[in-house]
Amino acid sequence: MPELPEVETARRDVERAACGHRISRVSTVDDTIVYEGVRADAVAAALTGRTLVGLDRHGKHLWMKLDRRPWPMFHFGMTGWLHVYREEKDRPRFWKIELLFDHGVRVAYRDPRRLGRIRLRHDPPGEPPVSELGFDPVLNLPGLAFFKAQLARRKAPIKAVLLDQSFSAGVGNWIADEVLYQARIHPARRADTLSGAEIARLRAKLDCIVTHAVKVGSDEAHFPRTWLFHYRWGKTKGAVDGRCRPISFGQIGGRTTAWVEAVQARPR
DNA sequence: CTCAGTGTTCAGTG
DNA sequence: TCACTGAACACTGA
Repeated sequence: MPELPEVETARRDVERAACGHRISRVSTVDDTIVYEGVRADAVAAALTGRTLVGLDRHGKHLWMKLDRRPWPMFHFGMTGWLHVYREEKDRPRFWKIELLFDHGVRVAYRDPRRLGRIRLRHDPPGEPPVSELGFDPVLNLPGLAFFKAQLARRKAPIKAVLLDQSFSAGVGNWIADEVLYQARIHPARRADTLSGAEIARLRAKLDCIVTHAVKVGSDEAHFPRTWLFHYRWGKTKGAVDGRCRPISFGQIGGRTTAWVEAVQARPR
């Protein structure tokens, strides 16, 4: 479930587990889809013997800072993840790369569906794909004036704009729906028709939702019961939110979208 | 067996 | 050229 909070949680977990340690061995699985623009053995060669200095993130992109460049970058797609463990027998199915650190910790990237990517970059924030991203709502949430100016130029449904990584990097399907639900804005509303008050609510809810999700380490059990998140999965017929109001499902911005008519007024 | 899916890209349209 | 839409991608699991 890799949207911004999940990627940030993975970043912190790996940082805590392996920061300051040397990569003594790298194992890889050949995969010409997941490794983009680089072969698996070239990644292994670049990482072997290096020391992990830290990890940075922008949107859903995560990269390791090493004592020598280039650095490895990870995007999780729909099903990618970084696993931390100590025993070789715990290596996950569908793994693509495993780093063995000098203190015995292992970090593996796994991706069953292979929509994720492993890349090598000399300057991750200065080169695509990261250089093409919009703001990261946790790292640098812009002020209200920026939101107003940007949304006034967009004719697409607000849901589609929130999913656009060149606008808000890291926002994915559930966060977009959650923000619109809490801001009481219908997902099909054209972005350029939102009022100043609606945009202010949108920005505030985006801030509060990603901040909270990151704070609790993306642990869904610690998401407030008032969040739509808990009730939206499975498109169950008769699904209702935390106050028993029916949930609608549809396709907006090319993605399954959940909203509550009683809360989010339809576009006129 | 069929289909949906927490993401991104690219071809096609207006 | 730009903004936007929808299909495609690859695979698992319901």
